[in-house]
Amino acid sequence: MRSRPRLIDVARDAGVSPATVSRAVSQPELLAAATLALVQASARKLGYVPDGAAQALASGRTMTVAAVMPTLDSIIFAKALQSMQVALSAVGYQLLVASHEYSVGAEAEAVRLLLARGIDGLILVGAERPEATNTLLRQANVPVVLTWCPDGVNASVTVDNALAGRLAAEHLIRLGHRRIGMVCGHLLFNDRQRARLEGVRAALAEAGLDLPDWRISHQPMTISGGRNGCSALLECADRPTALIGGIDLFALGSIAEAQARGLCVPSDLSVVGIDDTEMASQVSPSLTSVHIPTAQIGEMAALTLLGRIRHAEPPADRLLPINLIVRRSSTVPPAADALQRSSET
Amino acid sequence: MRSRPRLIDVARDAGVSPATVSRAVSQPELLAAATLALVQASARKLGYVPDGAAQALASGRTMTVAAVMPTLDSIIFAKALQSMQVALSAVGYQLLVASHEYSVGAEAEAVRLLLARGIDGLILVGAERPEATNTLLRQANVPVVLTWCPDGVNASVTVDNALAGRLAAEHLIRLGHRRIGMVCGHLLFNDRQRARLEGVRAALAEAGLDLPDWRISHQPMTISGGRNGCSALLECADRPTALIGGIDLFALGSIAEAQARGLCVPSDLSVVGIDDTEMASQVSPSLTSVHIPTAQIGEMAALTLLGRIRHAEPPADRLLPINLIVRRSSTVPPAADALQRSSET
DNA sequence: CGCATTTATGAGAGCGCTTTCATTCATGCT
DNA sequence: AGCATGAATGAAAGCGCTCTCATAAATGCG
Repeated sequence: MRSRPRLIDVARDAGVSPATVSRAVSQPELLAAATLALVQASARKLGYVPDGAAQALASGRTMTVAAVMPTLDSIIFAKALQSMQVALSAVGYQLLVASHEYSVGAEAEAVRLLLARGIDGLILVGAERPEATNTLLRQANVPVVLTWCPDGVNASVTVDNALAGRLAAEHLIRLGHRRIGMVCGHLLFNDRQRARLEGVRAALAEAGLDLPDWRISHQPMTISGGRNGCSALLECADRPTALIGGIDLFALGSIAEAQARGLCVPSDLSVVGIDDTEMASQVSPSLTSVHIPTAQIGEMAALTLLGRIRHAEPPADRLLPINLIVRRSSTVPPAADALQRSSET
Repeated sequence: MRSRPRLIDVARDAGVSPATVSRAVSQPELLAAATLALVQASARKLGYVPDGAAQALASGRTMTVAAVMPTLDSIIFAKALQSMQVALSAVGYQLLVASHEYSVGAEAEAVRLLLARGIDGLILVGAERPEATNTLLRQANVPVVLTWCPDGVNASVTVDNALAGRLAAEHLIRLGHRRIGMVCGHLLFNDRQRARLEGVRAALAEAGLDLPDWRISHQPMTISGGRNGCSALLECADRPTALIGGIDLFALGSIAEAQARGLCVPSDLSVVGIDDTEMASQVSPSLTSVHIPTAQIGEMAALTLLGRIRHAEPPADRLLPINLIVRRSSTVPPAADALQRSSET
């Protein structure tokens, strides 16, 4: 029993040169129809499968791109990954994944390994990274597409995270809330959360409100994080009448925590999320949230990257629209608070 | 400005042979300490990064494994993927991902592409696939690890899905429920759901109960699927007093739907899930669910695969334990039903 | 009908690394 | 001291494919 047949075996069988077989595989349009059919018949007969490593070495193309995400098991990134994968596999590209758990060093290391292994393009999340990593990327001369945040150098597919925060805050302000808290992810190596927080802060400032540190709770990005954050914010004096979750998970956790404490959402506490994941519309009360087109980010990132790889398109930034989806978790502040507020003024 | 330095450049710079540089990279223990240091210095100086494609071609090892999942954006598979990735990257392996959206053909195609691209090992979900795919796998002679369901041929890291269904059902039976419905994913190319359903059916049968088709609602695997399934089951005459979700998402959707209809969970309707995802413990009421060690499946699958790749370990099956986590969403059936039930008897 | 094109195929030199085999010393043993 | 061993390195033959260049055949045109 022989090992896997190689290109030359097919060539021999079909009575053509290796070059012809190679063309049959990668540029069939160059061959006469008859020759092509002949080669394909031999290939099928022998069960020929081209060797990817050899193709990669000889052609310089690996037909593989990589995505380095903070984590793979977040609904958001998983969804983006899924749409990337679909877009890529549709044109024969493979997707390599890595995660860094919000560690700058881990990201740099992942990028290094990926570049060594050989990739045709790279998708990263966020714009914040040490200059060393950027240098590495530049030297490797590999097309890069950034997602969620632009950096002005690489191509990017983003949303305006500050606007997301702003939309959430403005909605609450418009409803009459004046004490608004925020449950927010750690800001280290997370420019998305930082931008959202700044958007909230800016909107509040414009309304003459402020967002003191003690009304911001930084939490790990899980539902429990949301619960704990809500818990912390509700326990301080002068408790907020509304909460913004830096991600839906926080908002969902906050609703759960508020309910567990016997508070009614939204009448006792309004909650607004950012992301608009599937859960948002399904929980009770349904969650008001800023819709972020996550899947579209993934797909567009993949397509943009393919454009850069295959047609050498120059870097370009695409900003996807976002919008507030008002549901049941937000309403006017409690009457007691309205009174208290007016007496304060 | 030169292009990336190659191995031979380092050899020249260090005044050694290419073979020595190669050893410095892949088998440093073979070199004299002094030589190694010399080579490493040159490599660092020149910024040498080995070419993965060339390494792969020359050595036959790609340092890459692939995972083909039904979808990447399910919490379950995303979590498994995450733990695989961590386990793999710890030993320098890269993870390639593909998804097939529960299409047999798509899986076969993904496997074909992956094998062509060159991988050292493969992780698949479930045991059900056409013989053609298995043949392909056998010919490629690549180590395979199955997850969630064993097939008796390949190595596997699994849980007893039938037992999961059984645990859920027995819990409800023990509480006194006699009309138990199930929201279940499509069974086509999904042996996990099939096994869970069979487990439920078997447990009911042993209790002298049956599970007529009209008490099973097959739904797409989303929360809305859960809502719709619940909706369908509640609308038939002789409505069930308890529902089992083939995945937590269904159970979660069922709770939402029941609540939206003004039913109280668990007093009007008990709901049990399978998977025990993070949401289960956080929703209100918290969800009784059969815990499946998803992350562990991923990690063990990766480790098992590595064992097969690096130490040529023979296929082995590992069955991970599961257990029912009782929370607030399940209780005894409504009193009215108990009466009605006894009058029926 | 002859020449300039175009189209289809072949020849062959790599792509950058690994790895066997051979070679050279240094070492241990009797 | 003399020989068998083992350790450290080098030489060189690929790994399986791609792609440029050259050639041969087919086509178009005046």
